[in-house]
Amino acid sequence: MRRNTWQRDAVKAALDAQDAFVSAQQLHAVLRDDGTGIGLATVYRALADLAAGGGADSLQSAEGEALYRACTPGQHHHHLICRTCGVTVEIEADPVEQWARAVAAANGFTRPEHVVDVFGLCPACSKPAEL
Amino acid sequence: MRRNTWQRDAVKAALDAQDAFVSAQQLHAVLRDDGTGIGLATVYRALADLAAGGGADSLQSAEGEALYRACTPGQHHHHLICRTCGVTVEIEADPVEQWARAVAAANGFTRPEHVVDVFGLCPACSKPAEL
DNA sequence: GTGATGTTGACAATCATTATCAATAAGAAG
DNA sequence: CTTCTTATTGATAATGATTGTCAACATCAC
Repeated sequence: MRRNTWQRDAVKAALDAQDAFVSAQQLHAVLRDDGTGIGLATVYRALADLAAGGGADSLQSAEGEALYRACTPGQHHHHLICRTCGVTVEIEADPVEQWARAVAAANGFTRPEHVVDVFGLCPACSKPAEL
Repeated sequence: MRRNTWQRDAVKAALDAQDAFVSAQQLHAVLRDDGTGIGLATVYRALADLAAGGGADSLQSAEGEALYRACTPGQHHHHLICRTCGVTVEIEADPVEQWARAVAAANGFTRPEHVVDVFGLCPACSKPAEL
């Protein structure tokens, strides 16, 4: 039986408050700063549960760290992510879905899934580069 | 000045002999089995150099392990990867390149890059699932 | 051949993540 | 409300991939 704890709610709330992909460690630091005495292991567990339940998306940073972000559940989507500040926009990719299925089928692959993420510099982070 | 060593050549050759993404640890084990006394750190360094120089592609497995595969240099491409055996096919994705640029631009993002990989079951690995 | 220095490899160090396990608290039952 | 069962927590140890360290070594220009 799954029990509801304030820890799980706190992790969910902290994740919802972010508009960027964040690591478990970062989220733990935020929660600690908020005065909660939540444990690091608990944050990891809550994030894993959220990701498994579809309440969060996860990806691996270039450094191999796992990053999480709250996502709109039940809807397949991808992400446009700022390389500098991490701010993330959910994007639709219908053409890519079809392309992925077609390419898989053309090579005899079944049960296709795909990882599609676009990285760039968001409008705010693009400006300094112009100076 | 970059020096040529048999270790670097051995890593390159061992990677070329694979048709799937492999981890540094796996490649090190293969090289050891071949009788070479190559060190693990050296395999990591050689793979990092190859990836940086465009001679290999890398991706993170679901378990967070870094995987490498020899790739055709100088040509932008993506991968169709078997979830079960890891066998990998290089694929072209021109429609996706254009879509990625368009989506980035539509959201004000500059300098877009993208991660596009398709996972599935290769023809050989698909058969057992039919039983 | 010789010397300067890039490279190697054994091992220690790092760091994110997971396992352990006694203490705690959620929720069902009375 | 009280009690009991057991899911959950959290401090800490353990894990495991990857990177840093540094003396010994090998490559290549000369």
